[in-house]
Amino acid sequence: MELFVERGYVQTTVEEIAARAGLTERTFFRYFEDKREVLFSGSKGLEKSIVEGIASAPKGASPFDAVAAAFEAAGAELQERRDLQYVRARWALVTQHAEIRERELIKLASLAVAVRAALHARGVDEPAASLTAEAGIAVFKIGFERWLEERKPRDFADHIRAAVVALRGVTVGGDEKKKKARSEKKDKKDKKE
Amino acid sequence: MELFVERGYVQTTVEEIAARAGLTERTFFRYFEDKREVLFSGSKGLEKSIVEGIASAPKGASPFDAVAAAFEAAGAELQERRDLQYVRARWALVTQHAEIRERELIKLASLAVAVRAALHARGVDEPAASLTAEAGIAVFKIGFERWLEERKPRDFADHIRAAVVALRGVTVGGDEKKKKARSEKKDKKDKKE
DNA sequence: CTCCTGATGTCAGTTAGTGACATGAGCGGT
DNA sequence: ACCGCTCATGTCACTAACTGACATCAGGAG
Repeated sequence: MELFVERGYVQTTVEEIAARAGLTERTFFRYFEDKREVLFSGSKGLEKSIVEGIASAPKGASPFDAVAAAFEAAGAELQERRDLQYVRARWALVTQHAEIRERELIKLASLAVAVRAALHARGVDEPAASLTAEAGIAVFKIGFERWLEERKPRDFADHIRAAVVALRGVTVGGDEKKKKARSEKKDKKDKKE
Repeated sequence: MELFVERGYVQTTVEEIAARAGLTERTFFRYFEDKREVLFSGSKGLEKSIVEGIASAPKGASPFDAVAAAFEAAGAELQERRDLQYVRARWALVTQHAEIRERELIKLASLAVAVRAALHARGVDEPAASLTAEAGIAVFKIGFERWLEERKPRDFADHIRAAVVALRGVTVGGDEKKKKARSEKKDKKDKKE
């Protein structure tokens, strides 16, 4: 990350990274599949913590609530463990380089698969499991972005909860009850948070 | 695609692709940003058709309904224009090669951005626009996968509608009304489709 | 002390991707 | 008919990400 900040991602060669770490290029590639992967060392742990969060949600909780709760907890954990400056620097790389954004997206996709499996383990069937997983990821993504957008990011969990509420507002209003449901519901529910 | 099927994606070099097309490697890279991009020539058109679909949805429609309708239409269009065999071969590449899946994901992300913008143009504000876009993409992804899973894929739009219904089922049940809402609603609504 | 194993280094090779410059076909203007 | 311009393509040389094969070397078990 030092090198990426100093000289930019593209300008930094793997050889330089390896040298800075006191290794050879070859050894670097024994630890990381490719150059990008060096930015994703934590993703396995995050996934684990989220899966555990889902597994340990109360029996009565709806699948979606279980996932949302797990994301809240994981967000809080990340908040404690990682330096905000590092998170910001990393996020800048993700937004600026399509190459890295691709990797970020595939990590999220792999997270979605893990979440789906965790839901299957709770007895949720398809296609609800897949859709809950995808919806959960969407909430996480948007919650994360809005959290980082704050000048001095505060509670991650707040943003997750806000995104959950917004998503509920959005999907409400099916084929049958187009007219009624919209105006009243939105006003009342969103205030509470 | 001929070459990819014959010898596999990794084994096929850009030089070979160029030769088969009667070009040099250099010219290939003038038309495609990189090797993967050759598999995504249609994505711009798909995006356009979806954005137009959202713009032309009836005024009264909810944002989510507008997005869902646009995806239905775009799915139908794709169904007509593309050879099923090609779609399957392409999808096999996407699932088998992380490299290509990454690119697929970033195209979907770019689609999400376009959808979000189209919703802004309809007067939808944040975070509803972002969440509707993400939810729409999720529905599209899952609808597409389930459509392709059929031995003889039939109506794409059916799968989109089914995914929409499932997503509505999943996000239902907020903080206030945990107990009631679940069992009755699901049974009645899902039957209709 | 020795053998084995696992981590690291060395080296040579492939391929994706890029920049600089050459060529050549077609086209508009005179 | 000729000129000169432009745009697509080709040629060439170069960088940097990755990979496979083999060498080396340190530390631990016996």
